[in-house]
Formats: sequence, structure tokens, C-alpha cells
Amino acid sequence: MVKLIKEVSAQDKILLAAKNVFLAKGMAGARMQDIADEAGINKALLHYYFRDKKKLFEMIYEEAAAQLFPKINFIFESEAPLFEKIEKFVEEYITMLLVNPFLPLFVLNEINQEPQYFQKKFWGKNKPKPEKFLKQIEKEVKQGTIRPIQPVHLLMNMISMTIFPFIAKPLFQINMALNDEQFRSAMESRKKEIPKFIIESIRK
Amino acid sequence: MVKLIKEVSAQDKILLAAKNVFLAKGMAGARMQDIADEAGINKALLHYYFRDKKKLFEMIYEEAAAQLFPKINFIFESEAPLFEKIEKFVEEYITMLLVNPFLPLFVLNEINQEPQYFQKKFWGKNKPKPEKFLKQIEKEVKQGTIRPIQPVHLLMNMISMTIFPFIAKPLFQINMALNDEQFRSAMESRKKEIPKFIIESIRK
DNA sequence: GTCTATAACTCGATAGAC
DNA sequence: GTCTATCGAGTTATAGAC
Repeated sequence: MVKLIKEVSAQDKILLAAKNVFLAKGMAGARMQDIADEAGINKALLHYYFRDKKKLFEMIYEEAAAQLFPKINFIFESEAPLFEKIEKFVEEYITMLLVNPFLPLFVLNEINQEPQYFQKKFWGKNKPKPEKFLKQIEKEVKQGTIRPIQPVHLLMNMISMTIFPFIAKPLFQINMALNDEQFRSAMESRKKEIPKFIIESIRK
Repeated sequence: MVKLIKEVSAQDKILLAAKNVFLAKGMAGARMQDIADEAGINKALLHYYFRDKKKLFEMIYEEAAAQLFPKINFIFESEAPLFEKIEKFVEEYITMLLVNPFLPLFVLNEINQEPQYFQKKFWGKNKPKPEKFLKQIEKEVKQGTIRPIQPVHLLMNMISMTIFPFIAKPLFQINMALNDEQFRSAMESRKKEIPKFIIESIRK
């Protein structure tokens, strides 16, 4: 029989299922049975494609980290003016987090579990180098374009305001009585609100 | 023999050990054996004092949540002027987080695992009510004391900038090459930097 | 490649001596 | 109250049929 609709390979089904389960429950909380169920196959097949749980987990972990960090790098490396970089960073990050809301908590958790593993694995040639971005801030301060501020704090503030609401999503939702759509809409408006908040604070 | 130095009860040793292990590894990742080792006793004794793992975990979870939230409530309920509240919130929170750096990631993780449990357990009579604080912001906007800003964003920004760096501690440390002392010192200076950053942004 | 059955092991929990 | 020994449920991982 000719397949008109391309079928998803077992391997891809597993990877997708593993992503869902690991992101929701973490390495320790996830069960191979959960992943098999989610993928609609049996446990044995998981081991056929990926030798053991650790290996499967690492595929997902690396994919997640790869999704989270290169965008930062791009901002760090670009030659754009400061305010433009800030706007772009916040905009792109929130767009991505709206699609992958569990990514930050998952990755930060696993970094906290094994900082050395993370450092070895992801801090090779592709490591984000914030120096350039920090120097740019320093330069603007010296030129008097923005008020005096320690570059590190500005960077932390920008990243914190962008990512944290997704980590604390259920807390904010319960606390402020927001349903999913209201939360999504609030994050959407933060794409403009955060850069504005920052720029109002630092520009002269 | 008269005990001149008061000995720590087994129960207290267990609670302290359980706190360390659960905060570091979460409910799913923690092992009763780890807790027993950390406390310097054996597993059986854990079950003697606390029937099962879940019960022991809940003691720690409740203690952690109780440490994290009442401070927020205090700020929400107080009658102080807006800027003063912001300064106080940031200052007190960072002081507490420097002593308990793992608290936020632990609590946010478990909230994400079981939002309903959290809601039932901690959203009873003592639930933080941000309405008053949000109304206060709204009022200041109307009076023209601060620039127009949606109260929810201001609240999210303040909380995010205060808490997130502790959640992302290893990430920031690796990325910016900060040792523990340098990180502590950076957080210490954020007690002033964050309120300044906010106030510069919103005051007219 | 995919499945069923089961081995091998981890871990929470209990029994029972002291 | 505290310990050693062990049970039994739940999980990862493998064997082997198809």
C-alpha cells in the first residue's frame, strides 16, 4: 500500500513522548512506562531505540538546552544598538516560551542537580559569552546615553523578568485568578512591557 | 550523667536532614536512605517518627511554603507608601533567600507537580491577597505620582527580579564566572539595585 | 521492528530483637 | 527508641518469540 500521509517513525514518537513526560516530571519523576504509554508503544521498544533511561533523558535534555540557549547567544553576539537588542531578546524569548512553557523549569532543575555535567556538556565552543553585551552597556553608561548601572544587574533583570513568570506560572495563575488564556495574553503584552520597563529605567 | 550541652533529638535531626535532602532533590529524587545517612540514623527510625515518605515530605513542604509566603502577605497587607513597600519586600526576600537559596526552586517545582494540592493546602485563610497592593499601584497611576503601568506587570517584575537569580544561580555563576562569595555579594547589592531599577522606571 | 514475559534491581516499608 | 534483617511493590532492563 502506498502511504499518502507520511507516518511518524517509532523513534520520533518516542522522542516526542519522552519530551512531554520528562519536561513535566523531570528525570527522577518520569517512568519509562509513562513514556511508552504516551508514545503508544511498549517499554521494550524504548530500550531498543535508546539503550537506557539515562540515554533517552540526555537526548531530551540536550535538545531542551539547545532550544533555550542559542537565542541568548545571538543577542550577545549581534551588533545592534542596546535598546534594540533588549526588545528583540524579550520578544523572541517570550514567543518561544509560550510554545514551550516547561522548558526553563526543566533545564534549571537539571542544571541544579548536576552543574558540572551542564558545564562540561554545554559550555564548550558554543557557550554564550555575555562579555560583549556587558561591555556595550558599560560603554553607553560612559557616553552618558543611559544612567549609571552595573551591567550584570541589567542583564539579570532582563532575563529574570522574561523567564520567571513561566516558572511561576501556576503560582501567578492561582494568586491572580488568571485562566490559561488570560495568562497567555499577559505574557503577550509583556513583550512590550518589559523593554519599556527597562528603557524607562535606564535611559536619560 | 548531666547533659550540659543539650542534645539534638532524633526527630530534629531527621527534620533537618529531610529538609536538606528534599530541597536538593525534590520528592521524586530523594531517597529515604539519603535522609537516614544525612541524619546519621537508619531508615527504620524515619518510619518510626514519620509514618511514610509522603508524610515526612509534607512536613518539609509546608515548612518551606510557610517560610516563603508570609513575607509576601505582610507587604500586601501593610499600609506603607508604595516605594517603601517595594524596598522592604526586596530587602527582606533577598536576606531570606541568601540563607535558603534552594527554597524557591523546590517550592515552585512541587507547585508545578501538583497545583491543586498547593491550592487546597496553602490557599486557605492565609492566602496572599495582592488586590490591595495592586489597587495601590492603580491609585498612584491615577494620581500621576507614577507613570501609567499595569499593576500586574509591576508586581511580576518585582518578584521576578528578586527571586529568579537564586533559581538560576549555577547558570549565572558559570556564565559570568562568579564564585560563591561574588554571587553572594551581587545579591547583596541587588537589595538596593532592584528598588532603584523599579523606581527609576515608574516615578515621574 | 515490535511484542509478551520475566529477570534483576531499587526502594519504601515492616517485623522483631534488644 | 534504635537497630538489623527482610519483605514486597514498583521499575528498569533483557530474553526470546513472531
